[in-house]
Amino acid sequence: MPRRLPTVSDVARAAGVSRQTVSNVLNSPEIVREATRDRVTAAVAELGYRPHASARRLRTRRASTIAVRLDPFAGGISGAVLDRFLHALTERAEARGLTVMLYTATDAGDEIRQFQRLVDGAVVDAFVLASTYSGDPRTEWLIEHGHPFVTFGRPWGIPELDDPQHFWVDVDGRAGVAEAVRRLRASGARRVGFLGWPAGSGTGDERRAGWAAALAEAGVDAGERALLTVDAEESVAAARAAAKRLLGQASDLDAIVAASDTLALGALIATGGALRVVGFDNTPVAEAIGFSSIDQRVDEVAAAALELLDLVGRSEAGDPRSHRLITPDVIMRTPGPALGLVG
Amino acid sequence: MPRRLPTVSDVARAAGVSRQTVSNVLNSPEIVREATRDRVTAAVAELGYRPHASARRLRTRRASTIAVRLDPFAGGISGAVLDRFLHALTERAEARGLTVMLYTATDAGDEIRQFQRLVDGAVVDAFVLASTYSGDPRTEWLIEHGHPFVTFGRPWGIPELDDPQHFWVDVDGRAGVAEAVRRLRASGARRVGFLGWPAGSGTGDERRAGWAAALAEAGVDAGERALLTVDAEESVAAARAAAKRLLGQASDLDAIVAASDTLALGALIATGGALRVVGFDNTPVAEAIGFSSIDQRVDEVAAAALELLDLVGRSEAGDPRSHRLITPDVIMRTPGPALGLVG
DNA sequence: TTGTATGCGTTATCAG
DNA sequence: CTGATAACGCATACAA
Repeated sequence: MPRRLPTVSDVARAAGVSRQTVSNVLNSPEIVREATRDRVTAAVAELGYRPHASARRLRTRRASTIAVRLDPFAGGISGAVLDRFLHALTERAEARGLTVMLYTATDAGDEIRQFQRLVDGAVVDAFVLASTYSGDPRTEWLIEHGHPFVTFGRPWGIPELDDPQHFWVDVDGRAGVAEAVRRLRASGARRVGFLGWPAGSGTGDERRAGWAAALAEAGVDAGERALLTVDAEESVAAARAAAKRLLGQASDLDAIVAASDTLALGALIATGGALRVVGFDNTPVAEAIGFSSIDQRVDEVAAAALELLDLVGRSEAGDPRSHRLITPDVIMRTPGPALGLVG
Repeated sequence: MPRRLPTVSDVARAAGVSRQTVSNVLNSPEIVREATRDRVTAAVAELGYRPHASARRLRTRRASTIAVRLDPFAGGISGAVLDRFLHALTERAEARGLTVMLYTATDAGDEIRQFQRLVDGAVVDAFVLASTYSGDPRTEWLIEHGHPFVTFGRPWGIPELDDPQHFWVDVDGRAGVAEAVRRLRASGARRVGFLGWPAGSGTGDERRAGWAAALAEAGVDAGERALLTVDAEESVAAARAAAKRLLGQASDLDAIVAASDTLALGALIATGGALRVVGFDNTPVAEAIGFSSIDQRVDEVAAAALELLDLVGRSEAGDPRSHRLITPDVIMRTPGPALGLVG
């Protein structure tokens, strides 16, 4: 039976104070005398009082809700990343008294219509976008209309990157891959190849750059590096074929770092498990099969996103606080000899 | 600049009617004369008016929001199912003017505390639970307190299964697996094994029962069947080992149906791709590697869940409408010969 | 420090 | 069919 819920008035009556005092105890406890405060908190506990979210929102004009778009396909093997991010975000949002709600959209135009609906209905007061691209109409619209947002992922266009209005948090793929290469070398792998996406995706280019930097550090020159890397689209089959090519042009390979777990799986199959392979995203597949991978640390990303949301609007031009780069974790695994794959 | 949002009063003024008439046009258009209605809708369009969600909620005492718990680990290979379900649910909820919000919980007790918080704060008016078990304290609490909910997954205890207060929708794993076996046999596979979870999980037992039924149909007796099935915990390594055992005790196997894609992957590795393997859940991994799998049709599940939510409270004892069984889809794939795996 | 009065935007009630 | 009035629960400016 949904009994009538207690309100501030009920609490006030029970504690023998005014409504206002109750409100104060709840919102600015420091300004009320301790004895009174205790009486009120006791009454709150006894009655099981909870602030009515809608009433508060109506009054404060804040929804305390952030919206996240759920992708049509959480697809591909790496879809799980967004999932984990969402979980982390929800958890940390709760801790801050925020609610996470979901929406879907078929394309950017549709998504902007959703923004409209959600802000006009005062359902939401901030957005978290899971990815952006140069000239993204969504971020332009949000900035133009003054609605707070954070993106998980850098805006890869030149001008937006330092736009103090564009708050973003991203994972430093370059640093992660470089670290993975170093770890491989430290554990004896002399020649480390890279299986990446075709040039042009900011994320993919960064990851390859990390590999190149680590090799350069170790004295491998550009000419040699060129033989140690190949491209593949994001599919196991394409990765497998590409890895075969790589083995052909660099026969004495010890390990391969890949731009994703999907590519890594392809490489693993192509090499029959003879080489050490490191993927990216640390998906359940990497864990299940037991190959190494680079973890995005979505928990840190979520925390940073919420912190940035706090700063939105308060940022000055060039303020470095408007973005944040998280260093990922390299998870090394040694696949059990039990598991052999050959292609 | 977040301009001041137009309110019903603004619309009323623009249309030259009273606030109430505007409200009527919005909520019960049929009771207002056409000419007036048109004037009002025109004003609404022109001002870009949207009802203020919180105000409406405060007044109507309905949040039009359903809460879904996000699992700590979306984990394992099959975590993607919940993800797809969530997307489908969000999409269909939007179409019904509902919002989906997320919460997290560490255990059942914690989750009940979350229920409390969400309903007391009037943040939510219904819950979708992604799974239940016999004597689940969460469903008991929700029923006892009269809060609407639907579970994705049957309550496997005897008494709850037909409880008209317990609304559930589930996927008919038995039918799906039986169909997969039939399809395999139709395409020439004579002996079809089953790699399942240890007995005791309702879901797993159903899937095995489907396999057994299809074999029985085809004249394979119980004694023979006993040699054609083995158990494994939900891990690739365990599945691989179990599949090896299965190959040992039934050497002339043509195909294996598994209770999950994780198990299927293990079987695929163990058999070196020589046998046809069918998994369950049609996860990205199955798609990436190219083996057959049974799809839960989460879209139908989501639709059914929302329909059931409409009925909650209106159901009589024994009302069959309080639950719904969705028949899954068997997705047959023929792995390219390019992909070989051996264990 | 505490109490009083008022309004956030909406819908329900009821009189015209 | 339309319009005035009140109330949902909370928070704030202001007065005591």
